Amino acid sequence: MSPLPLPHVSPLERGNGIPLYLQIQRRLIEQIRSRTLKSSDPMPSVDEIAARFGVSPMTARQAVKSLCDMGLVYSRQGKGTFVSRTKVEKDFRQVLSFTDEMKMRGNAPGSRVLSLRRQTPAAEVRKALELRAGEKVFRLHRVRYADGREMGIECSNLPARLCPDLLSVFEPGSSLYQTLIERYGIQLVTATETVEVGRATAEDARLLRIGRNSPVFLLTRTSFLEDGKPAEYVKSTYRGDRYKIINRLGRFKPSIAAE
Amino acid sequence: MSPLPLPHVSPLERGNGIPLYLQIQRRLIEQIRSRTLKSSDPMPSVDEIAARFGVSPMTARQAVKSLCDMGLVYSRQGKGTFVSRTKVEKDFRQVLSFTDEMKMRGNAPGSRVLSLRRQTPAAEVRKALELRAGEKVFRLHRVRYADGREMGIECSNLPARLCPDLLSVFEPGSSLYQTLIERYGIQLVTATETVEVGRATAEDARLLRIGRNSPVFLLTRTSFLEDGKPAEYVKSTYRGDRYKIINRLGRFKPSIAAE
DNA sequence: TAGTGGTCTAGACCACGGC
DNA sequence: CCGTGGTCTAGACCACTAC
Repeated sequence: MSPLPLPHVSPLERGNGIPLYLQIQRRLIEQIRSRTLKSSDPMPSVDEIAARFGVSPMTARQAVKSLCDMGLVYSRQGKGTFVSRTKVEKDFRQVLSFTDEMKMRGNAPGSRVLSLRRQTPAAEVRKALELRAGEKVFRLHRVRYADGREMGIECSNLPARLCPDLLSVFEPGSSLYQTLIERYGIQLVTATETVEVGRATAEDARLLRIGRNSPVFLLTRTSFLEDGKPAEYVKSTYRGDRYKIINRLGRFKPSIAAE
Repeated sequence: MSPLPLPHVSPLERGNGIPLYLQIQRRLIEQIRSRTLKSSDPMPSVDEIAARFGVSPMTARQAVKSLCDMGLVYSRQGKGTFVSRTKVEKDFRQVLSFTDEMKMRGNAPGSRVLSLRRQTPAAEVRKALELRAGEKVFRLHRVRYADGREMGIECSNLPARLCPDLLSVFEPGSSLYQTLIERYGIQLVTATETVEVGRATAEDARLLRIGRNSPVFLLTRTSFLEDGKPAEYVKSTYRGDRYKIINRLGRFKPSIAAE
């Protein structure tokens, strides 16, 4: 029965298009970022949030739930919700272009286009992209740079049907993913990537300025649209001495695990 | 105004402990699995689900939302919800022990313990596990096998405080993660893993029966508990010719991406 | 205009944990 | 016991899409 100390919060903006639960979410994130709420601190309870912001409990819950899904906090029935001691680092690994990945790491991305062609796909590509017989692909072959230094070789394949005039639209040196989303509304939301190690071929060695047989990363990636259909198939070779992969694992949903 | 054809569904069980939205979720998953609902098919609308199962719209929505989070379906405002063309493959990469990972891939896991000791951690380990000065760790050094063939070398470090009597409890050859969860209730829910390539040292080569300087995977993993505190630090070396990493990327929440 | 998903309300009951 | 999170109700309004 405290005499309503209700921390004076500026009221939410209603009807401005931003859902209330997102506004609350942002405020709570801000409190965690600024360490007003520190690691292991209890979050305000759902009811308290509801009262403080003047929303229904369900709405307050939605905000807390969203933070939970992000891994910023965790809830214990009967006890409360607490701030996870999360690194400031980024969350999960997303489907990023080389361009975006380098930017995130703080390096200046670059690329040199070796070739960009519309052509009949190899069997491996046709299978991965589930193309009909006779269907064409665009094949973009590039050397990738970070801060001006050779990082790897990428060979991307895209169904021609998805981006019919890519040849005239794509500007060499720009981000492929950027072009896809801006010009065609194509968003790659999911990908499967296999990582292997190998030795540089003579051509790899020449393009990447490394010794023949140097250890390299061999990446094969298939990217998918929201409906699960494949839209990109990439084979890459990266310098083993300059490239590093950082994976974030875990946080599984027990929901489906039962079966 | 159809004359209520309401597909006769067996009613949900109320008050049996299983939440209604999970029961609905399971039924819908079953329809997708059995291909009663095929890829790209529209899901029944939220209102229809609510009516059919006799629950409130919010509850029906919760079921659909959970399928959305899993990536089994996707929603488009104004259009509807549709079944994703998901591979039958597993979902996200979890924090798995070598043992579980090999089982999932269909191989028989094995291990040979080189050493298991309680000791003072090296600086690198102490830092990763955020140990106080003088705090001890258990260090478990193993060669890992799949179907009897050498796959890699693993060196796990655990804060001694978390599993005080590990030396007497752990059975060589069994799964470390299994032991942690069964004996101590320690569940590793998150991990950060860096993947590099390197060349086998003389010792690596001897233990893994490969040539010196053969290309190998170098993995460094820190695993975390639900509250975000580190609980395991592993350095591994895997044979480049036998090991392969499969990552599943993507499905990002646009919520936080704004900032 | 009708149907869809997205958000929101103002309550309710339950399960669980700590006191 | 009370406070917590987890679930649930029976509606509502809005934004968007398709017709």
